[in-house]
Amino acid sequence: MNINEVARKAGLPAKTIRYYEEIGLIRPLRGGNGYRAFRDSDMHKLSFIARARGLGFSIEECRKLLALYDDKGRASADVKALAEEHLVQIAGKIRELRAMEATLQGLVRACAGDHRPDCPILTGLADAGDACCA
Amino acid sequence: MNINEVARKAGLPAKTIRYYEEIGLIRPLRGGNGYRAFRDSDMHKLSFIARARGLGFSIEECRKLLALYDDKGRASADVKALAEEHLVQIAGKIRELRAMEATLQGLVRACAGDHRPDCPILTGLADAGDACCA
DNA sequence: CTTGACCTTCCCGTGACTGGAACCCCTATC
DNA sequence: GATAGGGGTTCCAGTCACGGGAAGGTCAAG
Repeated sequence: MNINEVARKAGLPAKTIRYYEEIGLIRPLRGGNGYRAFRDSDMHKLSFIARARGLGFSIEECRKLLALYDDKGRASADVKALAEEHLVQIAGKIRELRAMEATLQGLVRACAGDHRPDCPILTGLADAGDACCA
Repeated sequence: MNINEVARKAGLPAKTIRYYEEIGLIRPLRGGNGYRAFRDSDMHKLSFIARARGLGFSIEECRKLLALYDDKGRASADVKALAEEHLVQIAGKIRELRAMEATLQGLVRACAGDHRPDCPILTGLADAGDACCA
């Protein structure tokens, strides 16, 4: 398979696939013309990576997951530990975003939103009011 | 005021303040020795930026907010529109993260997490199972 | 033989900084 | 006067995960 076919099937841009090869996530073969020749196993790895990225795993986490995927003697506990650590990260980001959202909603509610210049949003940002930062 | 004093008061690293000057967010004066000389107004702007960044506004959004802050004839509606647009972005990110979290929690729950190699997390990532991506 | 689609590498740009090197300035002490 | 230290300055490179685009090789069809 050539790169664009793989890209379509995996749902990734060709550029991204070249990048993944460059950083050693995948190692496709090469044809005599210099074109990358993707095997089914490369395809599967790319789909795997695409889904892991879709769940928010970083490239380095994907690398670890791929290593476990390839290691037939792995312990599922190791995979679960990685996933649970990532869940903690996700939960932390959600908490941060919800705090931002709450603060900003408070400011927006207080703002008339008309033609006048008085704006509680700006004064809230300027004065370090009690309604501030996460 | 010199840069480190301002940095301490605004709760920003000195490096960040130099960066903000470089991109034109602030324009502190210069003393005869080449040192930056921050006025109170620079201080206020930096605190303003720090809080806006803490609420997740991008640098370019901060630039717009600062312009409105400086414009005594602004309409609060303009500020409110910016804030509401940002709230939409935040809500979108929260939704994405919650979807990731839900999917990953489902996989983690299904995983025994013992010494055996069988792992629903890995097969879930590999097989594009029905329990997948946001 | 040419056209056009595909492939290749290479290099620069993104956002918002962070780290480090190399160097100037100011004060205090010996 | 020399020196030590704790400021400050600039510039360069790196981060993360790619994306854009140029310059050029390859392939199948007409």
